[in-house]
Amino acid sequence: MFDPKLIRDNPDKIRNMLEARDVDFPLDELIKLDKERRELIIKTDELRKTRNQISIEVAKKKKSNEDSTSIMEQMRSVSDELQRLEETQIRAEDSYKKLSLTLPNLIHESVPTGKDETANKEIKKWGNIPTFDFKVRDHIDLTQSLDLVDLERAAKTAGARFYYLKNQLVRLNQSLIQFALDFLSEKNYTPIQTPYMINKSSMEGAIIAHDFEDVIYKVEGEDLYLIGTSEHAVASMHSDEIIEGKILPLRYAGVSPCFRKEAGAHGRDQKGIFRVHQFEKVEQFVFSRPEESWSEHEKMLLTVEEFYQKIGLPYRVMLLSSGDMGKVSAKTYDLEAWMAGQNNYREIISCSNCLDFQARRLKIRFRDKTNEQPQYLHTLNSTLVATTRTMVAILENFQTKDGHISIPKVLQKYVGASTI
RNA sequence: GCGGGGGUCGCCUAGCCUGGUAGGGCGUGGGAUUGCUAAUCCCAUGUCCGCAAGGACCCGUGGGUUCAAAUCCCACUCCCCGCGCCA
Repeated sequence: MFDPKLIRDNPDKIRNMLEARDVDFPLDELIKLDKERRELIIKTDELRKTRNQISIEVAKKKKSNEDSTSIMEQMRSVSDELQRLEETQIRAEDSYKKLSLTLPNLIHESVPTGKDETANKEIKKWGNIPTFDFKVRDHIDLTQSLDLVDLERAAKTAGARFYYLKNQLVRLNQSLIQFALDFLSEKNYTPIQTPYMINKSSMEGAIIAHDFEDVIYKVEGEDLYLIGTSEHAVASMHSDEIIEGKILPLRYAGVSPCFRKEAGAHGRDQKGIFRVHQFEKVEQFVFSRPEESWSEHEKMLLTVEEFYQKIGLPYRVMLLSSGDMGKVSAKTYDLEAWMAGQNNYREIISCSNCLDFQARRLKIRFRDKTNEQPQYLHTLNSTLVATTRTMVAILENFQTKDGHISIPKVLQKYVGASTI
């Protein structure tokens, strides 16, 4: 969501963004609605002014026992008219708000313009791609032969894209969470385990409403939605708050399961645990001062890199193009880990600066002095570890000739074993 | 789930019974005055419209009654206390 003034004064800025994102949006209609809405505000305000004035008169006359029937008659007609006008004004306000909530975020100048992922830019690369003197297997194969995942029975009980984790993979999953929490705690992040369901207004604050359908599960008969990531719950956590400036940046390590419909992903990554409806994730979420958000963004990426260097997973960092980026983000880095079984880099991390986009929707502001005008802060989010995908990378890259997995050194103490 | 109490402009609080411009304190900022690590006083301190002057809105949310609602009525919601149920 934007400051209405920005849309009014710089429509070209918005227009350029829409073009870069390749999004169809009735901007002229929004501008028209804004004008209507403001005109109606002026009219109703004036009417309220007269009503307030008359009301004072009535009170005076009543006090001095004067006759007030005629003035009350006047008041009645003003009130009637006001009620009619208010209705149209509220309707205008609603349609403006509804439409403006579907407008995507602005784009940072460093973001490459392009329709899709082909325009993404590789920023850096780390690690050596492992070589094997035996036939490399993919994670599906490995998890079957080592009895680590049961997909067939999950399909029976829940459906496609669900899984039962088994044996040491359960431990590896927990170990990644634990390691990630330890890692972020050392960097003074506040660990936070969120509600797994949040209400509609919170969800709308974090993401754009019509993106719900393909991504978010709704709980039937309740005003509740399963979170797609702890980001949704952490972002809305401070909604309607004015935060003391001195405690910024606020860095949270969100832990939660994530639930995703994955509608529209038919045929892609059909098997295995790479693309699933449910997984655990440790997330970095930062509330920052506007002037610090870009440096925070870089810092978050470096934190992610350090984490994967410790595990020892080769990766590359991609800067997403305008068309490939999420609608609430102004700039996104993806970290793609090498996956030996697929002979390719695959996305495991997404690191975004949302500027004041979510903060405006959720009314999250800050100020340094209590008499200062509060201003919107910036929100940033980045995966640290989404367990299933990182496990796929570990399984495939750390496989051994005898068909087992050697566990990365930093994780061994958590798993309690050196091989699976 | 039942019964009781509560939600007021950053924080605390008055006002609600008996409808008529939401008052005070704290904190913070600015100013005034005064010889002293301070006190006292004044102003400012939510949102929206407006270039401004100014105005409107704001008492958990949404309805209703009324010329007029923080105040009366209804519904919902959240918090606190007690009881019940429960991993």
